[in-house]
Amino acid sequence: MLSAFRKLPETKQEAILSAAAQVFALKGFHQANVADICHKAGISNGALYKYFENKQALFVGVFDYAVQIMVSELFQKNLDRNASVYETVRHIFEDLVALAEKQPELLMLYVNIGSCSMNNVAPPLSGKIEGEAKRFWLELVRRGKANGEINKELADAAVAYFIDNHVSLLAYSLVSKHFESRFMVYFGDEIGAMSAEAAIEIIMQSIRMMLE
Amino acid sequence: MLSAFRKLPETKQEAILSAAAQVFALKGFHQANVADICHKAGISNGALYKYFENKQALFVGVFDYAVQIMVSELFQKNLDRNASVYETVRHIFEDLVALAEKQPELLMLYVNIGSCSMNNVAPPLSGKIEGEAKRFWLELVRRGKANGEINKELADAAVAYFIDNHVSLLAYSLVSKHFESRFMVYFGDEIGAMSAEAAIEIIMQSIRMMLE
Amino acid sequence: MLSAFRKLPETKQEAILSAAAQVFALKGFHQANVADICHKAGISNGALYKYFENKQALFVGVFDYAVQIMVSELFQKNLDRNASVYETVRHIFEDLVALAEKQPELLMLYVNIGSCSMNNVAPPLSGKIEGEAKRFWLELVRRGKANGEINKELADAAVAYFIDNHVSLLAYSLVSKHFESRFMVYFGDEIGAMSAEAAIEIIMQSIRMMLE
Amino acid sequence: MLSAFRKLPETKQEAILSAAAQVFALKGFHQANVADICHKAGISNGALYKYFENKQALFVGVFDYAVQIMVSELFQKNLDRNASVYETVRHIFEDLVALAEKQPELLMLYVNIGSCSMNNVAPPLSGKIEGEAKRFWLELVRRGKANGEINKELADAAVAYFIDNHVSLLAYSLVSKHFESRFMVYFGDEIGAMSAEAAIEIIMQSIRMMLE
DNA sequence: AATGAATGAGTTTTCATTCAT
DNA sequence: AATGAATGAAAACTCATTCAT
Repeated sequence: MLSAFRKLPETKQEAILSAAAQVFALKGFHQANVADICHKAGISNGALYKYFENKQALFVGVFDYAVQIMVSELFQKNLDRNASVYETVRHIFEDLVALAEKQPELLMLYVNIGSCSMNNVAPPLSGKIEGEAKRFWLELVRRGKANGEINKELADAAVAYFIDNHVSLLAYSLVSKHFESRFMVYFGDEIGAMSAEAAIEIIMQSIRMMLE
Repeated sequence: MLSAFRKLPETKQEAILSAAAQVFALKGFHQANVADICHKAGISNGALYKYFENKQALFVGVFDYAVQIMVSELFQKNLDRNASVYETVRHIFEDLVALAEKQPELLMLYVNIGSCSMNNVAPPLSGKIEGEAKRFWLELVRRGKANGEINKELADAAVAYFIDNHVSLLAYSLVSKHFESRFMVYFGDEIGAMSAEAAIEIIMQSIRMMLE
Repeated sequence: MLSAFRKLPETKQEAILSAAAQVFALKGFHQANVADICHKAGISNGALYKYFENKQALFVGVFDYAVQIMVSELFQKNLDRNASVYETVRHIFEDLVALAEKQPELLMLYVNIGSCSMNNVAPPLSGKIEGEAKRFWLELVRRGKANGEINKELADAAVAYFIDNHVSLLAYSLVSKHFESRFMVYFGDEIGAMSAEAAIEIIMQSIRMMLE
Repeated sequence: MLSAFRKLPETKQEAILSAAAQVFALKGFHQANVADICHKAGISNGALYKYFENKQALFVGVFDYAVQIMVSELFQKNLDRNASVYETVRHIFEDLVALAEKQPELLMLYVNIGSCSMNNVAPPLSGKIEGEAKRFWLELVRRGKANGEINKELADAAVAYFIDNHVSLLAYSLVSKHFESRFMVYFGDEIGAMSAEAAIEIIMQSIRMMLE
């Protein structure tokens, strides 16, 4: 079943996953329309069902695709840098902003699984990305403690979780209207419209305070 | 239209809103079944459409109801206390946990509007609760600065936003499986299952560090 | 579910069951089109699913309806007659022919469950009608033995089964083209077209020979 | 078109016809899945349509194949025997039982065309096998009358039809669940489960009574 | 000759909403 | 005011058949 999909030319795989990601991101799983996705992807309805058993399997495939890109664009890209913890985190924030501009649908998929209406499907999906994130943060925390950037008395997992929370928060802020309008409630007076740079600055401040 | 609803006996209004809250919370807006809600509420399908113009209007009504209870149970209840900032925040956390046990559907509704699939309806709903929250936190921050509990150099809005983030985070952790499983990725080894107390402790720690 | 159906005015129940019987009879279960049935019955697609859980449940309902009419038109109608066995059987044959003219779809439904493609649903359906038939035939056989019409050495069940076979055979001959053309292979030369009367005569002969 | 099929190696022809016979028998014409058949036969979907114009043509081909085997295994095999009518019939019954064990799908195909949902395709198919059967029975009846085994006053065609009915009945009983459960309604008390031997005995009895 | 990926019309089933009673 | 039966459009999924390779 999935093997049929893997045999397709990369560009077609891309087209399908990207189309599906956009529709799922925008409409959510249930409201997403399979025919819509097929049309956007330029394939027939029947073809899709040769590649994925059903809508749910397609969703899982799309989520895997999103996770893979997110991990690559956020973590792997920032893995080897000899940068300080703050610099690394800031780079990731910047990459996140770039990703939110280029492929917001990927972040939206991630945000959507936080909804309680996804409670029955979320856990395995969550695991896929959070496992990768944790590994990255823990390594960074170790480096930060070695550098003296991070207070050695703080528990590693707690710091990793704390950073992850802030990255998540930024991701949510970048693509969820609820988070955007929540941000504006607090900073709308000072800042005309929510800018990613402003959000980053505010979140970086939180982190700096916490870790020193 | 809505006036017809307001004329109903309070218990019936309650029954309808509570039934709808549960179904919307569990299934999400699109997957929620109107007939299901009516059945749970003990009214006829037709009756519902005398009280609310359509499913969407019902959802808004239900969200208002949820906001009202959340504001009352979390903020108004903790308004007059002469307690310290930390104590107040902790009390709110405890009340949040209690609410998550008694009426998890209310928090779930709140969590669900964070999803990007709700982007087109979220902003007015977000405003309703976040406005109340902001007012409360700003007052608390002023008190904290007066007390010397909060560093006076920090911007009020930033601190308020920071606290609100953590309260939201706890709310998400309590009802969203994604957040629960994310929490477990980080603390699953130390803590057998996610306990509200553990979550509170970890979050309180973040706040204390930040504010001093 | 079914109670909703039973609450309908009799004429509407009739319209639905009759429409469904015709379509199922003509096309078979799988090829029968639910929308077709609804259209023929003068109801909406949605309505049907208020009365029957799904296509299969509708089929069972229709089969029950067919059995009820068949039992009533063939057996109950010929129950009290003080007639001889032969006369009774002949009457049943004649009623069968009349039924095949008025509502051939009922006999067709019965014939269709004999197909191996119905093997997984047939047994419970078979039981419904064959149980009634057996009871009737056994009573008739007892009467026949008392009358001296039936050889007392023959086993009751065997005779009942034998008669039932011939009634079934006539039913099949009246509505199945395979059975009709099979009949014509044997008697096409003598008889221009298959006539019910001719079929009855030939089958009656078999029975008479057997029983004496 | 069909010539392409005939040019295939015998084993491949066999594989295709046998696979198709099994699927058509089990599922019925409409529910049978062409891709399934191809897979079972070890050929590609496209290949099938080189050999047969469409599903219907394949079905006809398969039915011919089934008829050919049935005629050979039941009639030709019992043609030259110098046996009595009863013995011949009994042998045919036994061969039928053997066939039902080795290739039940062939009998099932035969049984399935009795269904009214096959009314539009049945007649030409019926003719193919019933013509052969008639010829065989008429010859047997002539022999039986010459032997004195069969009452000379009985019409040849009627006797032939009568015997054919019973052979059909046995075939139906062996592969159709409806007929099996119908048999059990009558004899379930005496006989634990339906055995082919018991069925033969009961049917033979009918025939003997009839013909003497 | 053979493949098997692709098509797209067709099917069952659901459900927000209406309206006669 | 309240009911709940009825609607019918929409949506996921299937499959016989075709055709480029």
